[in-house]
Amino acid sequence: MEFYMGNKDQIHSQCRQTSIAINDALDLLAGKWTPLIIMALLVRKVLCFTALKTEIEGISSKVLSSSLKRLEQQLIIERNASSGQLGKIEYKLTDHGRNLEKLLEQLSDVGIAHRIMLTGRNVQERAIAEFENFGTKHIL
Amino acid sequence: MEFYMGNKDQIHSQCRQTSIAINDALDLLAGKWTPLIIMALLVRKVLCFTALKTEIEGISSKVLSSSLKRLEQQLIIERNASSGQLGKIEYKLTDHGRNLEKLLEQLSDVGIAHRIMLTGRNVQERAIAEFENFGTKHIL
DNA sequence: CAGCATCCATCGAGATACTG
DNA sequence: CAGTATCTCGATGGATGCTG
Repeated sequence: MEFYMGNKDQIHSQCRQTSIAINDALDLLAGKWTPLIIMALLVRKVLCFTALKTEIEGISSKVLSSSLKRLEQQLIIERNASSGQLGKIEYKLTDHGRNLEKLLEQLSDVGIAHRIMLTGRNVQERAIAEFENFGTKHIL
Repeated sequence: MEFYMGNKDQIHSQCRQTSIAINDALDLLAGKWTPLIIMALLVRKVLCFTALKTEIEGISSKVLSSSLKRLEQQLIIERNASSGQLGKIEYKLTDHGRNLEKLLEQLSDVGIAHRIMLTGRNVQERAIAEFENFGTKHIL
């Protein structure tokens, strides 16, 4: 990796661009429900507001609404009035948004590897235990 | 990708494990300064507290301290009393921590791609503009 | 040197209720 | 249906000062 660009300056000067880029990327996935929203749209392709809210159990209208607004600004999703019913808004990923799939995959891989390393247990049993817990850090 | 595991259930049931894993991974990088700390240790290999604080301009003792504690718990870094001076603590990445390099690279790639797409401008000039701005969302 | 203690400001998110 | 409006709460991070 070429984080390293010299020897005299501080890290955040050397790696300025890398650092900014990383924060940009993390920003795309910021928000507790964002990865799940993206995953939902990766799987279902097109969903409208209520459908999304139903898919993603636990999310509030407010949070869903603002998350979608955010993702739209970032050009990750598209918002379109349904050609069918009036007053229905359809959401789907843009091409750019679909590019996040690889990133989500790698994040998933890292997360799995990390959990195995930390616990020794495998993910399946651990995930379920976690799910029963709820309410701590890892809500989903 | 095999997010998809059926058709009847909600996304967060279907993708439960994936979703948890992604949140685990994002958790590793959580905290405003965490990626930078990891990058600093990727580049410098071994650093003690004050050296880190100097490298990462702007971070406070409190935040650095708690970030390091967190990373240590997650087995991303190791904390060792310096063999040289007394009272000096050395920090370095574990093997596991070093594995995050690939993830950081991909995040960086995604961030760069995203910024190019959003702005049309290239990252270099944009990064600098951002840096001069400060204080908004993308601090570094 | 390597932190910890305190206080404070901000912000994301949950709960609840309401609307064009 | 697709949101908006409030209010509250907890976690994060900044500022400052102190210590073994």
